[in-house]
Amino acid sequence: MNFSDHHDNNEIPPYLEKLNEPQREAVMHTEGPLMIIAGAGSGKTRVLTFRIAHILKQGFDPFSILALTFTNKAAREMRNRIESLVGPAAKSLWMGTFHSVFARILRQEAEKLGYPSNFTIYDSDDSKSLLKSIVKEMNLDEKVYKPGMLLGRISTVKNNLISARAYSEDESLVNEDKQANRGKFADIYRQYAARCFKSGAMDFDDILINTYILLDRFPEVCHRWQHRFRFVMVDEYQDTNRVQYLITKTIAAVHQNICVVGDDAQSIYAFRGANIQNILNFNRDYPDVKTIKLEQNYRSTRNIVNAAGSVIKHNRNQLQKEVWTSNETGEKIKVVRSATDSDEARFVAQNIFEEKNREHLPNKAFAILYRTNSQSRPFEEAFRRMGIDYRIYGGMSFYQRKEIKDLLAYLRLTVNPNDEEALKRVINYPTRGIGDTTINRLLFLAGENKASTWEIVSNARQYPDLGAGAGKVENFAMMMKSFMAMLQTHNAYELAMHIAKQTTLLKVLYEDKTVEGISKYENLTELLNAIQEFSEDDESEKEKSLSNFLEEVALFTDDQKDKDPDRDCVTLMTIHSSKGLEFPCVYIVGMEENLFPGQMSLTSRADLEEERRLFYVAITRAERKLSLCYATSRFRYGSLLPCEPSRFIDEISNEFLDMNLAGMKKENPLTRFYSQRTQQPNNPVTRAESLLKPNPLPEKPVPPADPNFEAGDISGLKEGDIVVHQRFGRGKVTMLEGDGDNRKATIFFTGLGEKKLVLKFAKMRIE
DNA sequence: TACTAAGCTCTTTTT
DNA sequence: GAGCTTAGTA
Repeated sequence: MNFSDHHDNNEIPPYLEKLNEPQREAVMHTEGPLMIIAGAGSGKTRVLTFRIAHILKQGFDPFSILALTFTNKAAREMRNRIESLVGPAAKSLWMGTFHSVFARILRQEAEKLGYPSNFTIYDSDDSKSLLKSIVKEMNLDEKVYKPGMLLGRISTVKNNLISARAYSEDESLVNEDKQANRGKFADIYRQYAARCFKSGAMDFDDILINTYILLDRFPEVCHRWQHRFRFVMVDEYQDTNRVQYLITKTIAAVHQNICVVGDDAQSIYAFRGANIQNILNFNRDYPDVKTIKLEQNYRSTRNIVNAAGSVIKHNRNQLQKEVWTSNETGEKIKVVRSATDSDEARFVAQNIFEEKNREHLPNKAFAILYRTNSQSRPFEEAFRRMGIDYRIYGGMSFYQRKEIKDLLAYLRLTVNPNDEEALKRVINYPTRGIGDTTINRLLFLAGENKASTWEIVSNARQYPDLGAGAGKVENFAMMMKSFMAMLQTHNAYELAMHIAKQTTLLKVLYEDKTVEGISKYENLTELLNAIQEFSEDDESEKEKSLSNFLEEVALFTDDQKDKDPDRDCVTLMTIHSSKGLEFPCVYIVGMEENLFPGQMSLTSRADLEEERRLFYVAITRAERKLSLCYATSRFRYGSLLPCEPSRFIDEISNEFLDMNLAGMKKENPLTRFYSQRTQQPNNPVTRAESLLKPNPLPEKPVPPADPNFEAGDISGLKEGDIVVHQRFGRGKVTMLEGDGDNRKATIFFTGLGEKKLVLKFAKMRIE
């Protein structure tokens, strides 16, 4: 090892002069455990990248540094920034998401655990589909054992390192399941684990737990990795779960050079097992830990920083810290009310258009953040109409599309014939006369003979039970075998192209001239191009096998295979995926009770606190301008539902908001805005609405609320009633269905131009 | 076995 | 509203 560059600790190297005191301290503290509590916008990524560069400058080998992140986006960004600091050495760093780094390790060691080295990675769709067939095979009630719920629970259990066997032997867990009316869960879990293993497949959680098992059971392997990684760094440490915590602890056990960076106030992944205690209790594992707090925010105006602080202080469970900024005070936060979700979208598009012109800003200065992916739709429409370029992150990713998954399934099956989910997907697609009956027989035979389904398929002739189906199955098997033979002789692209043609996948879509068909054909071509790029990429040091491509795809849900990363467009994304990003102007939309905070999150205080941290994350994305938008009614469940403003708006201290609300907090928020509008014609709420021309909803005097008719209650309605709705005016009830929570009223509103609406809740009175 | 129409359920966030 | 499952028909 080369220490020639090594300098005295008291001397500050010139390249670190740009950092502030605590940042520099964090960068230079490279020996021994270190915890960096980094408030939002405090230059966390900067510290991490400089720290890695600093270690490299001291002469350490890039291979000795392990840097773990949660998202591909974060990993990519960090790699780019390090590359600009230290050059090509950045390529050799072990840096990536937990899943991608550990999958890479597992590829080398999988056989020790009984997996093939070309193991498949099951994404959650594969996992759910497998669970579904297990439930079916076990003849259980599919309403009780829903795949999503099962996978969620399996994931939680796995992340706490409880194996299927340990689970069924744990009486308290099994009893708990009985109480909760899912007594068969242990059996399903067992079956699920066995089937994954038999298919040579790991799900997302297996990648983590198998890494842990590998390190735990094979001391010589553990020893090797422990010594290899002299420096371990974990970004977003507040989001680690138990296995991730154990793995990093194990790997860092020899050198003890572990550096974790996080912000408990930004922990937003508890729903998938993140354990905030990992960061809260870090000093228990490392009593001699050095703790550094980065509290100065460089990103946002003082108003935004303080508003965020006023929100997060409602949470009880957190580390003490005081985020501050020396930036200018800046504008107050706007609160914008719209009539419907589409009005909200039109307002935002219009507002962006105006701000752009007034302040000469590019499109990419703007971001729209929402709670759920489904909220993006009205914005797409509004931006298209305004001619503003936009880009939606997340949602249905390219690799989740049906046509893409179909071809990928063929590729997966070629690489790993035991991959049962892939087999089930393609055995009769395109249709080749192998129907449900035959498939079920195949699966049954596989279970009976303790063989993989592929073994049955490839020897179909030997099973008379298959009857007439045998010939068709045999043809399919022969085709697959011909693909497998090509693995040795052809590169990934040639093979994929051959498969796409041979299976007629490409041809079927080419002949489909519907809009969807054309787009599917284009998608498939794009996938083929991506494979071609992958197999011809000289830059990458990675092995260019098909198997590697499939792994990349499985772990790269992040999408954005950006053809043009510099495109100037407005960003639309969920708050979750906005973590780590920043924008001059941010619109947080859908600020409504039951949407944000969502109804699912309101069962416990912990959930509400996580939701509040999410709001904190959203606010702190904004550099200069922040608007909080909500609608008074919104399309959901296929009908228009009235909405109330989110409690989170009320949790921001008034002094940071651009509206005169002094002394009005206790009022019903709806009444508040109606009365405000008449009194103050220039308040931001009214301004927002005046921009929306034409406003589809007629301005009408608001009838006084009937004290006998509670908001959200339509129980008193009868068919034929004439009602006056707070927003939609007069209407006639034409149909009533269901009881209790399922009660629905269909009402014709004359005020909406004879429009029919199905309402589940309504604020209105009977005339 | 394959296709179509009607019915049902689900709506959080990501590797 | 969308996506998926079931029932019914060719």
